[in-house]
Amino acid sequence: MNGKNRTKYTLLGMLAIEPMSGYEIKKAIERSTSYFWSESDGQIYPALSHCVEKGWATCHEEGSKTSTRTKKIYKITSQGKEELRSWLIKKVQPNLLRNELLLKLFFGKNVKEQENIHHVRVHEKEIKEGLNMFLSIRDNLKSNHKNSPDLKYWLITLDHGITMSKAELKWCKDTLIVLENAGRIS
Amino acid sequence: MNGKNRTKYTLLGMLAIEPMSGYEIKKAIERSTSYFWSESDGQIYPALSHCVEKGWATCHEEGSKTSTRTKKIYKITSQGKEELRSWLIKKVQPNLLRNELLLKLFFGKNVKEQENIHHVRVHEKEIKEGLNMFLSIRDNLKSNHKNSPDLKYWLITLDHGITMSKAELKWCKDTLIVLENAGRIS
DNA sequence: TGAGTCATGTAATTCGTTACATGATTAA
DNA sequence: TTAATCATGTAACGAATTACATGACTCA
Repeated sequence: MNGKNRTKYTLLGMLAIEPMSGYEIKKAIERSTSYFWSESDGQIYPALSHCVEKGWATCHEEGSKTSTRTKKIYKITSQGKEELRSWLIKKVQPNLLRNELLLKLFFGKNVKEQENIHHVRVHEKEIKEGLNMFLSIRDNLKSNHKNSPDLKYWLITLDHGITMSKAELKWCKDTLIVLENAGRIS
Repeated sequence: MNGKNRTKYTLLGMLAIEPMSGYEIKKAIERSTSYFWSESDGQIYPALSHCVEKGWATCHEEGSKTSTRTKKIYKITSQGKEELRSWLIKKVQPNLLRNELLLKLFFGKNVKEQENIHHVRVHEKEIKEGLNMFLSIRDNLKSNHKNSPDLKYWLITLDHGITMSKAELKWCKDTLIVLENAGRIS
């Protein structure tokens, strides 16, 4: 509770878009923020209960039309919105960066150059795929959420992914040149 | 022990540069990899003991010239090098990305635009400072480790930081334009 | 009929951070 | 003499992942 556990804010932020069930939040996170933020499965349901206890959200059970199967729809309250807002304006906490690719390359002298090159190539491929995905999501967003007050902010975060992916590809290209030419020059 | 805890590999990698004490490794991590990888204080000493138990490193106590104060110098063994190598050639595990700035901006419609702009400006300033630091480290490295077999790899990871920082600055600039012009256009 | 997904939750374990604890050395 | 840094370690807590557990619904 010391400003670290941000699961609840993620949930409140999602519920500020529209009322949702835990499962729907999970899916929404996967679709939208997973590029820069994810929550693990085991955290969402307990955190939702916690939000209800605190009065930040209400929950009403919705019986599916056809069966006994229920679905709990959570809705943010005004206190919940206030709680979310108070977090949003707080100083941004630095992210813990852990980039395993860079760590392995940092120790690159211990293996054959081919291994390092391989890692970079795989990475390059993954980033390219990611970039294509971002670009198609971008088109999608612009047509499907034309009038949403969220659109502007979603595009900003998406553009972050696009800008960073392009830079990452540039770095891959430069790095491959360095690694592949090793031994030839000098 | 399921491929996740990478502290030991970080330590072995550092010891593959040269024999060091726990404290020196800590300092070395701060100086060199902290941009993309850090280890928390409480992990280093137990992990070092673990490496000795496994036969990946040896440890000899070095009494300081003047006093009773001891310093434990760890040295990587050939088994340790093998262990390191076997990890280095393994598939790179995807990083968990957690970018709190983007998460807050994603939920940006819930606060006054001024708050979002502020977060981006602070971020921009931090990145600028980081970039300057990278550039000066780069000069430093090139002159102080001219003949080190590690130099090439260290420059690669440093250039990652430089490329990404520049891209980050570009995104900040673009984002500020979007946020600052809101309401004026359309 | 079997795979995939919808749907909610708990438990165990591992991981990571922070704080604590101690004490010597060095430089201002 | 006091603050900073060198130096090694432990304990407690908090966070995160993974696996477990259950079961209905849907479509091929």
